[in-house]
Formats: sequence, structure tokens, C-alpha cells
Amino acid sequence: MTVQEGKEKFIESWGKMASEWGINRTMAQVHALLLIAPEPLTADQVMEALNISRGNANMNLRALLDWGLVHKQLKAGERKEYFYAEKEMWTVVRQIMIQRKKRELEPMLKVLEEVANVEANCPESESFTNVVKDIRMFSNKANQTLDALIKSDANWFTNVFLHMVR
Amino acid sequence: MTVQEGKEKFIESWGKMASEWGINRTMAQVHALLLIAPEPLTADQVMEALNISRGNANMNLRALLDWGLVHKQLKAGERKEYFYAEKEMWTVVRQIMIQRKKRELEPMLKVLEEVANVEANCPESESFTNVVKDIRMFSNKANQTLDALIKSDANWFTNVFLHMVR
DNA sequence: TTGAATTTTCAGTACTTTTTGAAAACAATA
DNA sequence: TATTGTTTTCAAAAAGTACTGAAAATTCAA
Repeated sequence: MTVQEGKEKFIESWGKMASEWGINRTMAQVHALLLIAPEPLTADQVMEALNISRGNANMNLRALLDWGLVHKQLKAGERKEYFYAEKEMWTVVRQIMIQRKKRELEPMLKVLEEVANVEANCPESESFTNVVKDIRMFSNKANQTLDALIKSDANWFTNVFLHMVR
Repeated sequence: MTVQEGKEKFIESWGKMASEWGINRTMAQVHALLLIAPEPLTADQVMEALNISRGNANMNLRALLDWGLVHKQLKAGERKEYFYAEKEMWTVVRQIMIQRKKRELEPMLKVLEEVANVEANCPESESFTNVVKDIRMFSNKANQTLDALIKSDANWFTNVFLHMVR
């Protein structure tokens, strides 16, 4: 396999995996492209490399900036904006944890709290409150763990991994 | 909020959250419905409760069986099949870890291994091999950790959580 | 075996999400 | 302030995904 083929395969797989996890395929492909690019790229270069429209490139680059996975670089004397991806994998993972926690886990916790407060008068509703209680406890634990992980540094993360596998 | 409203809100939120994680919304709603049901339900009851067609109900119940999140129960003297969800949250989470690891993480690991073997002759390709190496190490660690978690029991999981938050 | 009850399949339809591309907005320079 | 290069917006189109419902297949009791 040539380097070129390897790059294409990587970009394709990264996009496929992302879409299985609820993330736009093109956004992940742009991310992959920037991850393996030795230098920052312009929107035009992204369009060219992935064969996508200007609107699409712009939209997904903005989304990646929003997720904190990609940054802008301005070059002196040039009007074009250059984009580069954060390459430290621990930072990438942490950034994704921060965003998904905020966008998905926290709203869910709020709903669980609300529905936990229904008055369980009839025995029929006991099953409901029990399940909600259990999920809520679990989600709170996950939330706390994420907070701890987010605060920690790369080495600590590795250490936890090692601790878990024993 | 009444219990009925609570149940509806829970089913709706569970479906919404799932779709943000790449899981079919209806499948998650069926799951939520069975999670909070005090007794096993038939396909007809699921259709009725969620206002979905027979084909849709059947397809998603089968998918849930496939994921190991729902089981069939046969009642003596009845031809209808009854379905119930696993309610122990730790078991639910473990089941999801097992499936997603198998379906998504393992194929990605395979691709990473393949593309890691490109010959990096030119310095241009160094960025590529570096990133791939880093992601691969990370993914392998995640894979090992998942293996350890999957093998462990509910208490051990709680303990790890507590250990992580310190 | 038959036939009624039940489950499964799948082609067509509906719905959702993503993409395009041209126009508008913006920004830097002269 | 015009001009030109660049980014952003967004309505319409395309692509992707999920759902329906009726027909086919299966199952089980008689």
C-alpha cells in the first residue's frame, strides 16, 4: 500500500466510524485530512482533496472549530485562512468528551431529574421510578468520571488505563 | 408531572439521545418502553404504545434482540411472543460496550494496522505515520480497557468509577 | 394436513439529513 | 470609496435512512 492509498483509506474509515457515532461523515473526513496534513490547509485545498463544495467545506470547518478540534492560522500578507487540527490524541479525545458531555449527557441528566420527580402513587409506576433511579445514578457516576478525566493530563489518563486493565 | 407524562418524556428523550449516538430513534424508544414496562409486552402492545407499524416494531425488536438488550418470553398456551428488556443498568451498558466494540472499534483497529504499514519513504508521509501511530496506540489502550470492563462485574465497575473521581 | 394466528419480508413512500452553488456579506487594499 | 479576493449564508436538490402495509412465510393446535 502506498502512502497515498493509506491516507485515502484512513480518511474514509475515519468518516465511516464517525457516522456510526452520530457525527457527520464529511466533518470527520475533513478532520482526518487535517490530522494527517503536514501543514495547515486552506478551504480550497480541503474542497479539492475531498471533492466537496465550498459551502460544505466552510460549514464543516466551522463545526470543527466549534468542537475545538481544529484551529485557524493566519499567514502574514495572505488573506486566505489556514486550518490545522490538534494532533495530540489525548487532547482530541478530551475535547470530544467535553463537547458530548455538554451537548448530550447534561441535557439527559436534566430530563432524568425531572422525570424522577413524578409522584409514584400506584404500584404500576414503581417499575418506572426504579429504572429511572438506576439510570440516573449511573449517569451521574459517568458525569463525575468524565469531569475527572477532563481535568486530568495525558499521563494520568494512561495511568487510569493501566490501572483498569491491571 | 404525572407518571404518564414522565414515561412519555423519558421515552422521547431516550430516543433523542440515542439518535445523537448513531442509534435508530425508534429502536431506542422501543427499548425505553420495555425498560419501564412492569411486564413483558407483545409486538402489538409496542405498536399501540408508540404508534408505529407492525413492520417497524418487528424490525426494531429484532435489532434489540440482536444487541442483547431485549429478550423473548414465551407464555404457556399462548402463541404471541412477549418481550422484556434487561433492567440491570450495568448489564445494559456492558452489552452496548460489547456490541459497539465488535462492530466499530475492532474494524477501525484493523484499518489502523493496515495503514500503519505503508512505507514512509518521503518526509511528507511522516506526519501521516505519526498520527496513525498515535491513534493506534490510543485505540489499543481503549480496546484493552473495554475488555477489562466487560469482564468485570457491577461492583468492580462502581469501584473503578470511584477510583477515577478520587 | 389444514387453517388460523403470528411473524417476517420488502418494494414503495415518507421523512431526515447533507450537499450544492450562487448570491450576499465581509474584509483588505489601493 | 471602489475593487477584488475570500468567507458565509441559505433555498433548493440530492442522498441517505426509516417506515409502512400488504403479501409471503412460518408456526402451532386441532
